[in-house]
This record gives sequence, C-alpha cells and structure tokens, in this order.
Amino acid sequence: MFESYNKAQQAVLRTTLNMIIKKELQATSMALIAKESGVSTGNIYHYFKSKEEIVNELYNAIVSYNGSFVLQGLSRPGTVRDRFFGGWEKVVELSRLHPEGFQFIEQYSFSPYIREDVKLKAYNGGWCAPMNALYQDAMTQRIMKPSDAKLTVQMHYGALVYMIKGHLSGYYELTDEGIHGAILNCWRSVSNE
Amino acid sequence: MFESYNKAQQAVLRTTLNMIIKKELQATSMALIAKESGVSTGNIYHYFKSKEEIVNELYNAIVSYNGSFVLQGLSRPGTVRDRFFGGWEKVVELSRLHPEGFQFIEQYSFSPYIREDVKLKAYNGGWCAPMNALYQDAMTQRIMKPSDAKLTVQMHYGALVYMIKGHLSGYYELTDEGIHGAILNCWRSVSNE
Amino acid sequence: MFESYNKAQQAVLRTTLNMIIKKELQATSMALIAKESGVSTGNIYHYFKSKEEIVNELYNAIVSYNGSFVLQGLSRPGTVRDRFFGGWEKVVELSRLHPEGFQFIEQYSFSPYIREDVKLKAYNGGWCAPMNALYQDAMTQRIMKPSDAKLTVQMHYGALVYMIKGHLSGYYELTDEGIHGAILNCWRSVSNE
Amino acid sequence: MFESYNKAQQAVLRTTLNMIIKKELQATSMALIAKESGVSTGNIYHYFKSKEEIVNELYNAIVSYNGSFVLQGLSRPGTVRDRFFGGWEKVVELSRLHPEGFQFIEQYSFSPYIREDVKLKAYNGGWCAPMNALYQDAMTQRIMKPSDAKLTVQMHYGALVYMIKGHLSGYYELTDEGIHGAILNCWRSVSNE
DNA sequence: TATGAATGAGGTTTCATTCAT
DNA sequence: GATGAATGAAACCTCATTCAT
Repeated sequence: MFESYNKAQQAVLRTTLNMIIKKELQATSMALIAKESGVSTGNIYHYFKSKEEIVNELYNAIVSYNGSFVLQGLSRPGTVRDRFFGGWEKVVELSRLHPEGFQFIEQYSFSPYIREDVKLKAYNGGWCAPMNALYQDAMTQRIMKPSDAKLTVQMHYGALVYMIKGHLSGYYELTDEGIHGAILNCWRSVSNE
Repeated sequence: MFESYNKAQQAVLRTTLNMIIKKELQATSMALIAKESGVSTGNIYHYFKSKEEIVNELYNAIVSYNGSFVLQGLSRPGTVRDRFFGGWEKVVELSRLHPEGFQFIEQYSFSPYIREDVKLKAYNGGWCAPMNALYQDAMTQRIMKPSDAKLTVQMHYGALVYMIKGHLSGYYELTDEGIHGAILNCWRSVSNE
Repeated sequence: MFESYNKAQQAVLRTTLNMIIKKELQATSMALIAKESGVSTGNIYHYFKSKEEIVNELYNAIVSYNGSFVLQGLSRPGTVRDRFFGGWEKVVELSRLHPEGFQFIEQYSFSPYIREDVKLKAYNGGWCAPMNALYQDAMTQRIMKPSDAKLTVQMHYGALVYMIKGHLSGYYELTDEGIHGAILNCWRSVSNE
Repeated sequence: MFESYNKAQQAVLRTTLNMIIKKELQATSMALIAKESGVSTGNIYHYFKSKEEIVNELYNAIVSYNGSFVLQGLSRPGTVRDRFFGGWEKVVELSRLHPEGFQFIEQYSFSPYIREDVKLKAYNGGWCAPMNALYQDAMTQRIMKPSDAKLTVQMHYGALVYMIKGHLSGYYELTDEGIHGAILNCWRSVSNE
C-alpha cells in the first residue's frame, strides 16, 4: 500500500493508520506512533512536517492505492456491464482486503482535518473520476437510463459502503451472493437491459 | 433540538456541535467551548461529567431528535408505500434543516469516541429500528421482495446519505424531483408492485 | 519594580529576570521559571501569551520603572546643572540598586528578541525623552554648547554605562568621587560655564 | 575577517555571525547554519566541537581581527595625540565596515555564553590592552591628566559605542565631522594641552 | 573529508479538569 | 449555581549531536 515510500515512512504511515482506526486520532500521539513504528520522533519529523501532514499523506496514499486497485476492474475487457461489475467488485474487495484503509477514508473524507487540496487531488487521482466517466459513456450510449452520472455513482457507492459498514458493525453477515446481488441491484436500477 | 436541556446545557451542546463540525474534535477545547457558549468551564463541569460526556450526550440528543422527526413520516397514515416515502423524505429533510447534526452523526456513528451503550441506545431510540420493522413487515406481507431487511435499509440509507454528501460537497445540485426520484428508485428496487 | 502586576505575574517576571542574568535566555526554560517562581506552567500561560511575551513585558516593566526613577532626579528643583546631575546620578544609582535590571536592558535593548513596538514605547516612556529635552533646552538657552542633543545624551550615557560595566566586570573599583567626577566630566564637556 | 580558517570554517563562521545578528542565537540552529552555509551538519562537527565553540571561535576571531585593525591606528607614527586619534578612528571605522561584527561583540562581550578564558584572551589579544597602555603612558608623561587609565578608556569607548548605536538605531545621522568632534571631545576631556 | 539520516532529551505550549471563592 | 484562576500531565515539535555510509 505504501510501496513508493521509504522504510521509515512506511512504518509511520502503517502505524498511524492502524492506531487511528483502533484508537481514534485524538489518542494517536506522536510519542505512540514513534514507539509503535520504531521510528524516533525526531526522524518522523525529518520525513513529515507535522502530524497533520502524516494524516494527509496517509489519506493521499490510500486514495491513490485504491484508485489503481479499482481501475483494474474498471478497465477489464468486455462490455460496459462487465466493467461496471469489475469496478464495484473491486470496491467491495478493497473493504475486505484493507478494512482499515476503507474505514479511514470513510471517516476522513468529510473531515476538516484533511486539507481541501488533498481532497481535490484525491477526487481526481482516485477511482471516482473513471467510474463517473463509465456511467457518463453508458448514458450517452443509452446503455444506462439518462440521469446525473455523478449523482448515480455517488448513490451506488453509498449503498455499497453502508452494506459494508453494517457488516463491519456486526448487523449481519455478508455472502458472495449477497454482494453480487447488491451490485446487480445497482445495475438493474440504471440499465436499459 | 435540545429542548429538554436547560439554558446552559443547550448553549454548551449547540456550541460543541458547531465547533466540531467546523473545526473538528481535536481543535474543540473546553476553554473554547466555554468562551463561545458563554458558560464558564467550572459550570460546564457542573452539568457534564467530562468532555467525552458532552459529545456522547450530543450524539444521544441528535439521534433522539432525528428519531422523532423521522418517525413522523414513518407513522403517517396510509399504505406501506406512503410510510416508506414518508420516512425517507424526513431523513432527507433532516439533512437540509440540520446539516451540522447530520454531518455529526455521519462522522461519529463509527467513531470509538462514542460509547457502545450510547450507540445501542441510539439504534433503538432512533428511527433505525422502526424503519427496519417497516421493511420486515412489508417483506412478510409480500409487499417487498424477500431479503435481509436490515441490509436493505442500510443500503437505502447509504444511497441517500451519499446523495446528500455529494450535494454538500458541491458535486451537483439537488432538486425536489431528484430527491423524489432517488427514493422512488429505492422503492422500485424492492417492491413487488 | 513590578508593583502593577499581580502576585503570580510578579513572581514570573522576577524569576525570569534573575535567571536570564545568571544563566542566559537559552538556559531559561519555562519549566525552570515555573519551578523557581512557584507558578505552574499552565498558569504562566494564563497570564502571558508566550515566553517571548514574558521577556518583552519584562523589558517594558523595567524601562518604565527606570523612567520614573530617573525622572525624580531630572525634575529636581534648581538649575539646569542640578537637574543634569540629578538625572545622571539616578542613572548610576539604578545600576547599583538594580544591577540585574540594568544588565538586562543593556543586553536586550539591541536584541531582535524585543519587538520593535516595545522598544519604541520604551524610548518614549523611559527617561530618554526627558533627558533629551533637558539637553535641548539647555542648548537653546546657551547653557550648553550647541550640538546634536540626542547624540550628546547618547554619548554621555555610553560613557557612564561602560564605566559601570567595567566595574561590574571587575576591572576597577568605583568610588562616589569617581562617579561624581565622571558626571562632572560630561558636564564640563558640554557646558558654557 | 576569517582568513586564517579554511573554506568550510569560514562559511560556518560567516553564516553564524549573520544569523545571530539577524535572528538571535536562540533561532540560530545548527540545521539552519548547515543549510545556509552549505556545510553539512556532520562536517560542521568535524571542524567545531560544538555550537558553543562556533560562537566562541567567532568571538575570538572578530576580537582578533578588530585588534589588528585598531592597532594599525594605534601604532601610527607621530605624537601620542596622533596615536589616540588613530586608534579611535579605527574603532569607529570598524563599526561601519563590519557592523555585524561590531554588534556581535557588543551583544556577547557580557554574555555568559562566551567562556571566561576566551574573554580574557580577547582582552589581551584585542586592542584594549594597547589602548590602555597608550593612556597609561600618556598619563605618566603628563600628556594626559592623571586618572584611572582603564576607567578612562572604558568611558571613551562607551561614548563612541553609544554614538554608533544611536546612529544604527536611526536616531540621527553621523558625519565625518561629527565623529571627529566626538573623538576630539574625548581628547580634550583628558589632555593637558 | 563529507553527508544527512537518525536519535531522544528536553523545549514550549495546550488542555481537561479541579477548586477556592 | 457560577466563576475563572490554578494545576500538571502530556501533547507536539525542535535541536544539538552522533553515526553509518
């Protein structure tokens, strides 16, 4: 997830992510990050300007990782429908492979702690833009019913996110068929098939 | 929103809510709350055991307020479909009347800062349980297709929440028809009509 | 020296002054000031915005105290010569009564650590302006030889300051006659007598 | 000013001098010195034992440079009066050619940060001792009125220093005649002419 | 020589909370 | 009830110095 960073940076980012998810930002002190990551405070500040920058960099790194991950599904060869399923399946897969990253993005994408420029870069560098493009194309080609593409993507994402959140909160179990059914539902609600 | 509290408590809760949304919990110190609310720190501690309790009480108060608000829609006389629309319309209306409350619940419903007992009480005291019951009944009566009621509610809520989040983030405008269309989509995806 | 401040502020200012003189600003940490003054760090920050403000306030307080002290001599009844001697005698007396204050002003009047606005206020609120006025008047009345008043005051002050510095450094002893002779020398170098 | 040092040492000393004058010792970190001077921290420690040693070496170098500079005036052929003028003129010239060096010595000659042995060496290696000797000789030869030679030198220096400080602070302009007049005043106040 | 990553003690400051009034 | 001065642990961050390369 943090391959482009050096060892110390990776340790810091990984540790910070885990601590924020487990204990919340407030309880995630620099002293603890240093201790858990094995990187001294001084050296942390050699690589990151401030605590805020660690968190923003974390956000950036995860969004970027998620972006390429989902893009694999979105660029799958085949029909629009195939790419649609490819994309959303990867989104759900992400939440199972990297639940901390998933939760982190959920918690901080609306937080004032993440700088606006980082959010903007995330929007463009993540999978959001390609997914929007897929919907827009499908609507132009009349494969999907005409509608606001961004709004529709947003709603489909919301439905899947809350499906996962409910699962992570222990409200119910999730099966592969359940997941497939959920994505299928999304497809049916917009496709002209 | 905080009618059941006295003046000082109301001022504290209202101030805390606004500050958390605008500046984030970390930057919301007791000294600032005291200054902004006009209630001295000493007196705040007369009414609240700790900072954590303020935030938990806030969560509790908002969930409870939201609960009765949405319940008005859910208990509307008429068919299951009427109550379905009544409920979700109120949910969306809430986000427009009280966006800070909406954002606060969104940000903190998965945060470890809110105690489990408060979350549990919220689940039962809010609109979640009645909404789940509506879906369950509808499925039993074959008005809705059989499925996991909780999961379905969760997904419909997610779809609407992200519709609103996208709007609040400035991705698109929201019209009354758009909102109605979104709820209608939810209905169609589950109803046997 | 710090009568206009409350007890805690007085303790902090007094402690800071002594520590800076004895150990130098770098070695004067807030923790040490707190410990020596008996005022907790938290409370120090209740009364002073920052460490820098303590030092600037200290500068301000001493200059102001010195100002009224020297003014007593400068406003002595009698001739211009009497007031001349009255003023400079008080300046020297200050350095013996409050050597720390004297040294502090010497060390910091040219330091970038003291803000420009504080220095400006000090110039106007201290004894410098009245002394300049005395010289200017004396020159206008032909009691002193015509010259740049400010420059002449500055040089007389320098001569006395270095006389004292040499003494404090242990180069020589200072007697009352020695001091009187030094001031007399200043007087003779400018007077028309 | 630092000819006897190698390139790296010169860069460090020069940078340190400028930074201390502009920003004050506290704000002059080794990291900044390294960055500004283009010498890495590791290499700085190759040439200097510690930060304290840099500053003490700086003090030493400037005093030594100033010493030879003023000595040129003091050893001028001619009468005692010629050497008197020669010496003080060089002192004033120094403050115009190297104002940072001048300010540095002023600020640190009474600071506990400079070690006593360095100050002692400075006293002997600088121009102070020769100037004292000139005064002492002149008094013995009855060219000057009898008095404490060290005290008199100290006061003359103080008068000139404050003349310059007032100028550097922007209180007034300094002309060549003004400077000459000031030194002449010093001469008249002690000579038997 | 020369570099700059790494260290960690210690610096300044904040902040939840208490307590005398 | 109400105030806000007082506390001190702990937060974030800096910095002189070391050390592997």
